[in-house]
This record gives sequence, structure tokens and C-alpha cells, in this order.
Amino acid sequence: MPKSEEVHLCDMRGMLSFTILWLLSKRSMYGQELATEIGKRRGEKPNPGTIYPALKDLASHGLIEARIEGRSSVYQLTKEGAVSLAKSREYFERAFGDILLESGTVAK
Amino acid sequence: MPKSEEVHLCDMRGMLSFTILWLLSKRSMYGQELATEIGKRRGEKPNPGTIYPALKDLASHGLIEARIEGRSSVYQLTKEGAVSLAKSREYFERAFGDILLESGTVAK
DNA sequence: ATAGATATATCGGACGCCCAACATTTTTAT
DNA sequence: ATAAAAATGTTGGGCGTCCGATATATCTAT
Repeated sequence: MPKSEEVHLCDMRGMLSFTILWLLSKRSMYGQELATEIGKRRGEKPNPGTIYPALKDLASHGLIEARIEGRSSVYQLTKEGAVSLAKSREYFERAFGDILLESGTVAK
Repeated sequence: MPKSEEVHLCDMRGMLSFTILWLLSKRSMYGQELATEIGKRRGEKPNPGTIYPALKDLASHGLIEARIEGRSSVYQLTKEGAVSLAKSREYFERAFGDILLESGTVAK
């Protein structure tokens, strides 16, 4: 949304690290795979300059780790990452749970 | 979370404007009321330096408007604000809906 | 072998968010 | 009238996010 012609307000940027941890809790992925997956959710695929520094940061804090596989490096969640994800999700639910619930379209 | 002693990763900051618009769609509120309400969700009440600039910004873009009432100024959503909220919520649901759904604790 | 596609990576700049601290105005209590 | 409380507001700094541009290495066609 950032670069859109629209009134831009409510930018909704953020939660990148959280989303990455969540995606990696589903299955191991490499950078571009993550970017594509995030793009599905956001509408626009994040740039390399967005995704790789985020991965580097998460790795440097031990929340994810990479193993090289051919031309790409596949990331997977560590135990610490799983703990961090659980805590983050708890916070996320408390902060935004009812906003999503009330809106009907998420109806189960 | 920002100032916590914890490993701090997955900061989860953000979505302030979105949350404010959503709260104001429930009922009109003044600054400190909004701050308290946000504090319930986040765990910590945001500082004046966080909440007032955000309100000023939203008002300057016509998404909310204030009417002075005694010692406080009460904010309410404008039509433009309601439109912006609807769009933001749409985005929010697409980006994070399934993350919340899967986690059980939001079960309806 | 060469060209194109794929994936990773870094840099500069911008912006929203956020806090701590300080300051001001207005209401309320004594 | 004076003090305390409530609410608003500003300033300075830091951080995560994000883009556009640029660069490099590696696979895969031809």
C-alpha cells in the first residue's frame, strides 16, 4: 500500500517478522518463496530490500536458521522462533482478535 | 513490548491508526479514552507522544474530526474515515485472517 | 559458451510508530 | 485563591518496515 495513489492513510505496514515466523511454522521456505507467500496476503510482493534484511535479522537473533540448498537458502523455525511466534500470536490476538471476529467475512 | 527486557523480536508495533479508526467506529472518544482502550489491547497504554500526533495526522487527512467538549476534544469518524477503515479492514483480513482463525483461542 | 532467469544481498532514503520528558491549559477540590 | 488532577500537546531520538536501485552468484536454456 505504501506507494499507492490512494489517500495512503492507515498504511498497515508492519508485522513482517511475525508473518515470516508464522509462514515458517507451516513449512520451511526460501526467501523468494516467503516473498511470494507474503505477496498473496498483502496484494504486493515485498522487494528484496524488504525480505532479506528481515530474514537476516531474524536469523541473527536465533529465531530462524538457514541451510543452503542449491541456489537458495532454505529457512526453518528454531525452537526459540517457535516460542517467539507463540508469544507474538498471543499479543496479536489480544490486540486484534475482536476486530477480525466482528467483521463477518472471516466467519468459520 | 518495545521496551521490554525480553528478546524483543517481533515487535508488533504498528496498526495504531487502524486501531484508532476501529475504536471510533464503535463510539466517539477523546484522546485519553482512546489511549486507555488501546492499552487494554496492547498491555501498555500508549504515551501522549504516540496518541496525539496520530490523532492530529488522522484529522489532517479528514478521517476523523474533533469537537471540543469541556477540557477534552472528542473525536468521531468521518465518512472518509469509515471508507478508509473498511478498506483497511479488508486488507487486514486478507493478510492476517487465517493466522488468527487457526489459533483456536479466537474460536467463536 | 552465451544469455536469460532465478535467488540472494546491500545501500540510501523515507515513513509510521513509539517512548521519555517536558510544557500548557482547563477543570476540580480544598 | 491555591493546589492537584486531567487532558492535550510538542520535541528528540530510535527502531522496524519498505522501496528502488544496484550488484553478484548460480542454475538453465539454447
